[in-house]
Amino acid sequence: MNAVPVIAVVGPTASGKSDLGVALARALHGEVVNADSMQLYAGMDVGTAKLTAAERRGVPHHLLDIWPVTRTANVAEYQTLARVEADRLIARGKPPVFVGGSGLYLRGALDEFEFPGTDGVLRERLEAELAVVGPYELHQRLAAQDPQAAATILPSNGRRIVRALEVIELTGGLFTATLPEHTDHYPRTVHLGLDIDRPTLDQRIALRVDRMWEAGFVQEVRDLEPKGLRDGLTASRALGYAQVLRYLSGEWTEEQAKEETIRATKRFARRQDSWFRRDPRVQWLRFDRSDLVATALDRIGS
RNA sequence: GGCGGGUUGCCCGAGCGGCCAAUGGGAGCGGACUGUAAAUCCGUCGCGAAAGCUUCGAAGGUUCGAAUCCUUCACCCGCCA
Repeated sequence: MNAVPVIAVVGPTASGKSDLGVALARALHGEVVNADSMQLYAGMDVGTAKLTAAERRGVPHHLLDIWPVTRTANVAEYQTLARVEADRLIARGKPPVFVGGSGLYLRGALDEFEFPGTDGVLRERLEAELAVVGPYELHQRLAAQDPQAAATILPSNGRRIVRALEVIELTGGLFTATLPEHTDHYPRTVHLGLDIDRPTLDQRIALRVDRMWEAGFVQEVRDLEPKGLRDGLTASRALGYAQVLRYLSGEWTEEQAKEETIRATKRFARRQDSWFRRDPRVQWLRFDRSDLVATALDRIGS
């Protein structure tokens, strides 16, 4: 008896992950599990290119709209939730199809990956300190407490320095500043990556952002404002949302917001690329091949 | 027609006699990444492996030395006709 496979559909934004995910889930009688950190937020639909009910074609989607925009995202919690969903699906014999471009979230769910704890108060204190003394001074402190971590984390990267100090203070141990090996948590995991050349991707991104605007993206952001979007540490910085918020507050013109969104999205795609490319497990498939679904199914095997 | 302002590397934009292959930003290219990750941060970015070579609208000139000063030409902009 073969184990139920777990599928991950990865790749940069706008490469067609969502559609492939649905197609695979249908073919395998599986269900989709979201692995996009921003689609976790309720109400962030247009700007995150969340699939509509119709586009989901009857395939159940999990871990969408589970957080209010005011909530700060949290990988560790996502990891727990994702594993629960996956385990549940596997128990029912349904292949979980993870779809999303949030690299760290994917690894949290599908890899042997343990996140050290966190402490809100401590974090806040360190962040306040960062704001006044700057990253370099904190980096020196880190160097004194954990030379290894300090050597890996650049002195200019305040965010990572804060987290390292937090972990050290909290656990009394050291901070692992490098990513672990790629090790599957589920034995039969198939990683599929959508391969797309940059010029084409850039075009698709521009087109997608245009469509978002046509689909009422600005209004969506307006509607989220009273729900606290501006106060959401994570959500307020989401691609597009951050830019539209600047337009709404009069800092930018609408055109500027749109242009910046396109630019930032392209930059993001680049980062996604460098994240997924280094994962040797990923089997890359040309996004536009006519037999994409069949080939993907072939790679998954039976 | 007259007077004034401008022309800088893919784009925007500093520089205004030597320390300038030329600050900065954007784009591009590459990278890091363990609880905000659509975040945060780094490198590279005229050609060349290097010695060195070719650049700052064009052509001349001044100077030991020019993107920077002078002359002419071309184009753009503003004001006066």
